[in-house]
Amino acid sequence: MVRAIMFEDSRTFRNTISEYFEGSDKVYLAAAFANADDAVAQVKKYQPDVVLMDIQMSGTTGLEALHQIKAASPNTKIMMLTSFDDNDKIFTAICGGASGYLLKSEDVEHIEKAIGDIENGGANMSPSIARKAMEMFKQNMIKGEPEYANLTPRQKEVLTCLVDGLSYKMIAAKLNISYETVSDHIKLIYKKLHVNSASEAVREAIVRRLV
Amino acid sequence: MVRAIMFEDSRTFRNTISEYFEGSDKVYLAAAFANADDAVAQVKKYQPDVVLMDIQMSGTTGLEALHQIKAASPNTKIMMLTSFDDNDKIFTAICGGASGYLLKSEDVEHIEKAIGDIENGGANMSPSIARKAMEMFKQNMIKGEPEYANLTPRQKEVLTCLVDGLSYKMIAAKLNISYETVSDHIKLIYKKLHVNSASEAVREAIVRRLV
DNA sequence: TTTTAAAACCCCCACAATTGGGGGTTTTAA
DNA sequence: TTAAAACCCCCAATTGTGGGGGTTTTAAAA
Repeated sequence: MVRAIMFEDSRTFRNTISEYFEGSDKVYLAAAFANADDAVAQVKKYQPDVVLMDIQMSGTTGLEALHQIKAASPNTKIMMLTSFDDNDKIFTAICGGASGYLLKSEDVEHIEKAIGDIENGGANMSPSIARKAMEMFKQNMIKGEPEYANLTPRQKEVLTCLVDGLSYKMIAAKLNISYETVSDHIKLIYKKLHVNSASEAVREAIVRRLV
Repeated sequence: MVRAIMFEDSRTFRNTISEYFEGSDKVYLAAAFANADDAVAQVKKYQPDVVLMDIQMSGTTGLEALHQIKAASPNTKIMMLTSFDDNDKIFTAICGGASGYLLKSEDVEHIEKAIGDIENGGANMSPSIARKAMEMFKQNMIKGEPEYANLTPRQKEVLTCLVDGLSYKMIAAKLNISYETVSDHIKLIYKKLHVNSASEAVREAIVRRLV
């Protein structure tokens, strides 16, 4: 019998799961909460084998709670639940030590089985999530060419400096050019990236992997 | 009805699968081979939706065949089968484009379901294999730990706005607070993130996954 | 209960930095 | 010849940064 608690802000989903596990001889759902604000305290109190954690919640998000719980009691297994298969969150959850990652649209029977698998040292992912994870895995292993959105070499240099948080003055000093030239480069960078502030340029540089 | 062919050198396993799929209305097993030496030719001949591929075979190995088939017909889905959950081979298979990775010890029903999931765009891994994959994923991905820099909810909101390239004025308007309050929040954010410009805050927010 | 701390809010000031215009030259490559 | 990159300079207006000074609410600690 696996002992579980759940953090999930949808009452409907919470009820569905609770009712199903009432009649389960595999999983005992000790408690269910609508938010994860006291997640660590609840884990201490109920000492579950497995925590079911919704990713998207008001207040403390599931990912934050994941980290808090893992920090406080590293051996507690955590199964993430989500409505969508969002790349970034899967990545973060896996790296944060989640033991599984299920879509809420899964059959309740499957969720029950997945909880059992976690206790047996396995990890369970919904197929569509496993697919995403594999794609990311591949992508990150094979470092793709960082397309330099037709920025000139000098513009790339300057953009890199911006990402490093340097001011115009510091960039000028570093590249041995005048402040005005730095300003010129940045004007052109903004035009090419369709932005009009350093913050946005930095964001584009990072998410489009220009640096 | 999913059309499949199988490469598997264990006669026992081949028979088990063949017989089960005889009575299946989901999977039609068009052919089964004891080795993968002519894998590409067989795939061309039978035009399967899914290939079941044993990893360890005499002659051409499953991993070699995987690469050959993927090169010749990239859209053919391939489900790897193995007796053990070997780290290196899982890694190689995933990077080689396998769509799933199952232990032979799985129930035949589960294998049947997994084949269906592949066709629906999902990927299926046995739990213990998924666990291994996740561990590797973590090990290889750890560049910057997503430290959650104890930002308050409001600070997170403001930081998100910064990442979106909004000015203090625009943030104030969006959150219905005064310019000065925005300024205050940002001052505190800078302190917590140990930065002193919006650009750096945006970079930290993205690379540390605070937003 | 009182104290303390932290979050969230508001205001002012001064200096520095950025943004977005304008005007140029030189070099290099198509 | 033309275009683009890289360089230089000036100016005005806006925006950001880093201090200062506060209040209120809430929740935890003494």
